[in-house]
Amino acid sequence: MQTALITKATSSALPLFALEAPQVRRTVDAAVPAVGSVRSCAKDQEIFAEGDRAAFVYKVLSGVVRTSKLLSDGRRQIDAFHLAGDIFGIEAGDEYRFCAEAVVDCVVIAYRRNNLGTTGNDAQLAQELTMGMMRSLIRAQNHMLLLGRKSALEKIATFLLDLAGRTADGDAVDLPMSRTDIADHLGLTIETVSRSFTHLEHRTVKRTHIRLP
Amino acid sequence: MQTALITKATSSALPLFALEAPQVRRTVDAAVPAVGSVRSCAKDQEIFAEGDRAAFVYKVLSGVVRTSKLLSDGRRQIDAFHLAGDIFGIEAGDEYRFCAEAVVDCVVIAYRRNNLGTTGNDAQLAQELTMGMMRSLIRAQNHMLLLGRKSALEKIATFLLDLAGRTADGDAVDLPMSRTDIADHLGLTIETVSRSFTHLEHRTVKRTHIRLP
DNA sequence: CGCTAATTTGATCAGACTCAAGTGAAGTGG
DNA sequence: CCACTTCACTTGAGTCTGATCAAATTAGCG
Repeated sequence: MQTALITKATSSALPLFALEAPQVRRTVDAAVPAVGSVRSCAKDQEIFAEGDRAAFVYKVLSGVVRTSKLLSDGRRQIDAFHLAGDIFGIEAGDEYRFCAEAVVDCVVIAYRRNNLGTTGNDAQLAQELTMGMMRSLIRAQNHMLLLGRKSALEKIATFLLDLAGRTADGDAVDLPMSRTDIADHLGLTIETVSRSFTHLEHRTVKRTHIRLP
Repeated sequence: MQTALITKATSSALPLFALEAPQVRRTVDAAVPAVGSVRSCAKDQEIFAEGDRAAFVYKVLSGVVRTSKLLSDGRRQIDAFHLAGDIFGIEAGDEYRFCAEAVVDCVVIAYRRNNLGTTGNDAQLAQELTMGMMRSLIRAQNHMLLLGRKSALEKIATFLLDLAGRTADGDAVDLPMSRTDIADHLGLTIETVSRSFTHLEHRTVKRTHIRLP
């Protein structure tokens, strides 16, 4: 597993959602909610597939999960990596529009979609769901800017910074996912990802800032 | 204003959101809600800027609105075009992370963010907000696949099909936005957009299907 | 230790970008 | 009503970033 040394420039603390919402992050908090069922997944195991009946919403307890879409000819776009505390699998329809797989061994908690929002008790969970959705949206929107308008080097740099901001691991970020995963997340090829990394190592990043708007 | 002839292959009816939600689309329905204030915008007029205090959430009544992000060096990414019925300006924090401008003369309705969700009355609006957020998310996720993994031609084709699906105008889609806007939405340059259009006219589309997964 | 898979590195290619010029439509003003 | 400007778009030529193809290196793993 590779680690990249960079100094975190942007720590984007997530703002509160308009409609109230107390917020707990990174700390997968104490009381594991009632309705959820915990599930362990081996590395590369599929959690759900595109088109599956969307019966559950998931939260990552530990590990990393990727959600991705496929084009019929095999091209893949990983829309996000989900770390501990992140929610994924939120759907409007009754099918998942994504496939979800474990990037590394991980533990997730599955919430049945039926008893959400209504059951008073887990109004908090519904709340959390809305928050999760909002976060996903913000992520996606920033990612569109990256995909549409940034160079390979900028993509890699942004990716590293973002990851650094999400995992508070001192000043070393480790990359649990493969080059292929990174490539498919950033809209590049593995070769370009690899070259960008070496390029960054050599030049730009000599324990330097990577300034990004 | 140019119009492109294509046959709609995919009409993606939007599915219901998990937590109930009655759904009205395209018909900006009868009773214009109480709390909102209607506002007219001339073509290219700014509705709000990136960084502005996010006091309102908007719904398009007529016309088209674009929301975009800028990189410090001027590169722009238009994250979405919003048509009649669409909601935009939903924020978690207290600032807009986008700039919103009128693509053509349009009329929008602004809802003050304070009195949302709480006031019982507009619980329906809060509902609609969640729906709007979900739709934006779905859009964004599909758009990431486009930006990250599709060729110029595929991007244009997908864009046309999507627009065709959203505006039920027979089999002719018109493009109210400039080439620059389209380019900045699809992660291309205006020249490539232009070339792709002529390319499509000549070849692929002879009142044909554009098949896309 | 030998095998396989992942990553890096190299060489070439191509799709999209850049720069530049040409076309056309919409106004403007004489 | 017609020159003249302007602005959006199209088209062309050359360049460059990132993709593709291929080989070498490294890392895991039984």
